[in-house]
Amino acid sequence: MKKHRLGKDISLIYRYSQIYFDAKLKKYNLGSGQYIFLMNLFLNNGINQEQLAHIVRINKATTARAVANLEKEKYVTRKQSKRDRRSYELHTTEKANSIKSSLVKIMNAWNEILLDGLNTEEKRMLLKLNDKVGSNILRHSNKPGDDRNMQ
Amino acid sequence: MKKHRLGKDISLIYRYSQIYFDAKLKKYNLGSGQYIFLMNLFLNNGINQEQLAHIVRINKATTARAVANLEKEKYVTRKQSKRDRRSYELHTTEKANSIKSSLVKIMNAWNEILLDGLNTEEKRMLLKLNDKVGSNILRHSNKPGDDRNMQ
DNA sequence: ATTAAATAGTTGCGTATGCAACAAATATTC
DNA sequence: GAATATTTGTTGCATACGCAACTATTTAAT
Repeated sequence: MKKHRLGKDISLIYRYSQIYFDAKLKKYNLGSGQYIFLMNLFLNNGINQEQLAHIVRINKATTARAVANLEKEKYVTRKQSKRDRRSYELHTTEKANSIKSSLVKIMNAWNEILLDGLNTEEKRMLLKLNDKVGSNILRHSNKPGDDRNMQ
Repeated sequence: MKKHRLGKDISLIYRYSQIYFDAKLKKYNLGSGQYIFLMNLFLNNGINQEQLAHIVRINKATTARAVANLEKEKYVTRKQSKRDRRSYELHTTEKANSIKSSLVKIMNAWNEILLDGLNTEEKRMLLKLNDKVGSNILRHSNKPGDDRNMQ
């Protein structure tokens, strides 16, 4: 078995996904670095940065910068939490909501490219196996319990 | 089907792979950004940068910088090609060769983490399906014919 | 109640990556 | 052979991402 192959495919898929989203989101003044955060906020409105970072499994610093960008572009508002003054509740704006369906279309188009030629069972296996790899990594990294069903 | 899931798993696997390799390669003054180039040079000694960039499907600018780093650390030599004076033949040094087996061990250890709990068929499917996704992307990007059997 | 430890978010710094522009060299066209 | 087009590698610029250090706030321990 060619051990490079998996890492190389993963790297390629990741990098080209970034390229694709950068190109498609440019018109909205968004980049690949903000997309995953915004998409998750649509599904989890009102959560704080810490929670958001946890959901997408991305570093807090990166999350803070992405959210700052989203706020700057007026896709997200941050409201200091009454329960904990360190924390901000994040909400998508009307502006964000107005482009949501376009963003979903962009994502779906990319997924169609990724999954072209795979039957239902193969798609299921692809997700399942990559998910297993992801879980393996998190377990190895001693990350908290898996709340990956949150979205 | 949760459309985010694939992108999120891919992103996670990629990022944590980078983190892992950065940590493990630090002692050799190498980073995750050089690893894939060096590993491929072990397998394809004497090729030029253009070819190397093509094999790993990474941008020429990035390739140039990675190779420059490898040269700086004396893992690689660059010899101007006699056939084409723009081009440089890349060779791994004795220094590189002396750490090759350690690098292979690092990579194998990571692969064991990634593939933990998967049986032979699942491993085969994981590779095959991710490879299919990679091919889909390249086809969509109008990249040249698939010489992915080169390594 | 006071002190110590942990947490939410921010910022500095560094690395990796892509695009675009460019120079030098080579290949193609006329 | 001259002009034009393409190729190989480099560099500037920008973005995304992680680690570490930090501040302010909250929680836990005493």
